[in-house]
Amino acid sequence: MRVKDDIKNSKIYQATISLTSRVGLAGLTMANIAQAAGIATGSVYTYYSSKVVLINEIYKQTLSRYEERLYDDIAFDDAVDVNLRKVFLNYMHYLQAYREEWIFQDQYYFSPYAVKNHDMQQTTDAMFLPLTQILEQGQSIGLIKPVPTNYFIYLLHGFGHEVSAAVHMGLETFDEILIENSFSLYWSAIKQ
Amino acid sequence: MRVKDDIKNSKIYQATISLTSRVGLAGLTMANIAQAAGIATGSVYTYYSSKVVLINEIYKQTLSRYEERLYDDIAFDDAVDVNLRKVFLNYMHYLQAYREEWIFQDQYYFSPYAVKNHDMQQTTDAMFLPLTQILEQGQSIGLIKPVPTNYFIYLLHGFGHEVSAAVHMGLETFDEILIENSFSLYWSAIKQ
Amino acid sequence: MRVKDDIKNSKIYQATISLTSRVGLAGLTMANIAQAAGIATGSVYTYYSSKVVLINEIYKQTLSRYEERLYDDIAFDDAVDVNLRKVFLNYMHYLQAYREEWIFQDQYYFSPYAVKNHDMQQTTDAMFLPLTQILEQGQSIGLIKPVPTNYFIYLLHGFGHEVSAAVHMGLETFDEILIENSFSLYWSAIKQ
Amino acid sequence: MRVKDDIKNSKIYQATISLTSRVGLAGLTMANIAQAAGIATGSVYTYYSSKVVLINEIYKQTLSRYEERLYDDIAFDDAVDVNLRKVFLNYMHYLQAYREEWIFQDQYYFSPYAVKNHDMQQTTDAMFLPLTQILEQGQSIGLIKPVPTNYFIYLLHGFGHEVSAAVHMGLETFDEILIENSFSLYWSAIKQ
DNA sequence: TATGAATGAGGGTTCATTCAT
DNA sequence: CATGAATGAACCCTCATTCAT
Repeated sequence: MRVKDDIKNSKIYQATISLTSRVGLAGLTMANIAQAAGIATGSVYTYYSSKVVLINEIYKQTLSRYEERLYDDIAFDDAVDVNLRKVFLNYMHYLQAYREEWIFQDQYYFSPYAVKNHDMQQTTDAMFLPLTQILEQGQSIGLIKPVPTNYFIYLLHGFGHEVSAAVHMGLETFDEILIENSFSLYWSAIKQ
Repeated sequence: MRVKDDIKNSKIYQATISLTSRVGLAGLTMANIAQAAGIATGSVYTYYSSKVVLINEIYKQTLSRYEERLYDDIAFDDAVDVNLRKVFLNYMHYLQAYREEWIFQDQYYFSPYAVKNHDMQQTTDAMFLPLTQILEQGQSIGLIKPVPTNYFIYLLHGFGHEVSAAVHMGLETFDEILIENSFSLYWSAIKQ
Repeated sequence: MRVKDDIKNSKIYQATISLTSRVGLAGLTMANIAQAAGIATGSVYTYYSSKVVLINEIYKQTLSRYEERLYDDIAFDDAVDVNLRKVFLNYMHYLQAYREEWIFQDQYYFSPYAVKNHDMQQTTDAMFLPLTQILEQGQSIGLIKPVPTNYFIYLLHGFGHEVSAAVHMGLETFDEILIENSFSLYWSAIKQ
Repeated sequence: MRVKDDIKNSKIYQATISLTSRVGLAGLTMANIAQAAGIATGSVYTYYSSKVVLINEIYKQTLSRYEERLYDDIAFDDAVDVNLRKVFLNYMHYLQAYREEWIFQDQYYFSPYAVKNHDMQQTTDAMFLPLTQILEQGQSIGLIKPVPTNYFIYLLHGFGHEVSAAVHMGLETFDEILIENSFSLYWSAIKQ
């Protein structure tokens, strides 16, 4: 039973994320989700007790996947520039592969479903702690500009999203060159 | 006879933008809008024939205000670095003052209301043409890196949004220092 | 002022009748009526205090016109068969010229606006009294079948409506032949 | 799972017909229908996707029942006068038993819901084809007047409705005598 | 008096949720 | 446990009526 359940749960997740990326939370209905997941409307309630719960659970799941990806293959005793490049690449790849997740998060953030509590903020902070540590390490050896590390995170985030959006709008092609050009600009911005 | 009222129209605009920034398009109802605008539900239909029309009209209005602001006080025969700084500052100020507009646009983009046609893309392209020209001018005099100007626009956009978001989350204070630090990083990224 | 008022009143009457014949009472709105009458919505209320009053007033007006027409040019001391033919012709011409009135009456009768009181029934009875007298006169001289005169009225009514409807549907042409054929059948039915 | 219910469908049909006969299409609401059918408002939409669809579907259903009844128990190789009497009786009984259906049809015809297309006309034509054939057969053997058969149909229709209306208004009693008197007049009209 | 914008109750419809099968 | 019909609150929208101009 467990395996079967997990498969359905996963289908609901995918259906929700995918639908939201196409029609926003404003166009999301339980019937839609069920249909896209290939199950009956009522069955969704076996997995999530309500729409609010469903959306919040799925939001949390997206956060988990996010963190997992961001620090993939990072060895914290590697050189700062190596790690930064890796995090940047990880982020770009995450945005490319999980764009729907990002759209979902974005839609969620300003929706009536969002639980605007401190937990969430703390989760986000925690998520960027490793990156902050890498950046501070870079500052301590004079490799990176001595401005608050937050700026570098804003830059990473914002730039990444925009490039990713451009790719998904068909304005750019997601390839080696794109990533190298992007990282090159990023590095120009933060390096001492 | 009572005359159709620009003030009421403006209140509907404000109410829509403001509500969307708080509860997203998913939480937006005609009754909400009317109440926030201080008029009767039915009166909204004197100004906009349906919810779809209302949302699309208001979306267009936000685009107009956006463009207007972006090139405020720009003299195109000024020096490239002067103009770039001005555009950057304009953008930061726009995001600060019109954050709700930006949230509305963001919510709109992935909603069932979005008209995904070429007109919209063309409008956006046209909006960035002046900035592109400034950047190309900078490249022609060897002041700016010879990479496609799109990258610089992604950087401006993304960075701006993230900094602005941080301000509105209370993580940063919107002041001279913030803007100078931000522009400084931006300039490091794009300058030759 | 009186003349002007009467003109507007008449326009409201025509608009109401005409609209009802096209879209039924279910499709009738005060705004429609006003527009078709070439006046402002609010102005209708100068002449009729509410929609219910308007519809009932206009219903009564249709009844008056009806009676007026039915006995047009009848001399009650003429021969029975002459008078019957005249009433028949009058009725056919009334239905032809005032078909919209008839549709209005028909729609009214089963609508929530209908005042189902005895007054109406009495009015209708009174309307047919002269015809009944003609028919009874015919029976007394052995010209007409000795069945209750009601039957002859049902026959006149029903047949007339159907022929008229056929004309308006384009199935028949309203001319001498049609009327003669029709009356001929009617006369076959009632004559001794 | 609960299964779509023919009984509920039938209740919706009855509720719609019955309500329309009392308050017209102008007084018909989906909430009314649901209440009269003993189900929830939303449930009506499980069976009919909109009010327009509901009204049109039910209109078609009334036509089917109509035809079915009109030729009940007719053997087309019986004598013309026998068949004519039967059709007449069938029609009178139909009008008596299904008066609400007739009112519904009447209200429908001039409503904004009516689909005024050729299909409808063709359906009606087809419905009267058998009767026309009986009448023509009667003409060919010199039993019936050589006037276009349409007239006899107008007469049947119109007379029937008026007599039926009189019954329902309490002016006549629906019994053997009424029917015999009526048919007798009808036969006088059409016989050679 | 004439106008048509303003009002808000009420209608058509959707959809989260429940529940019989 | 899965299904999808049933429910009814809440949505979008209409329209009779009012009222400022």
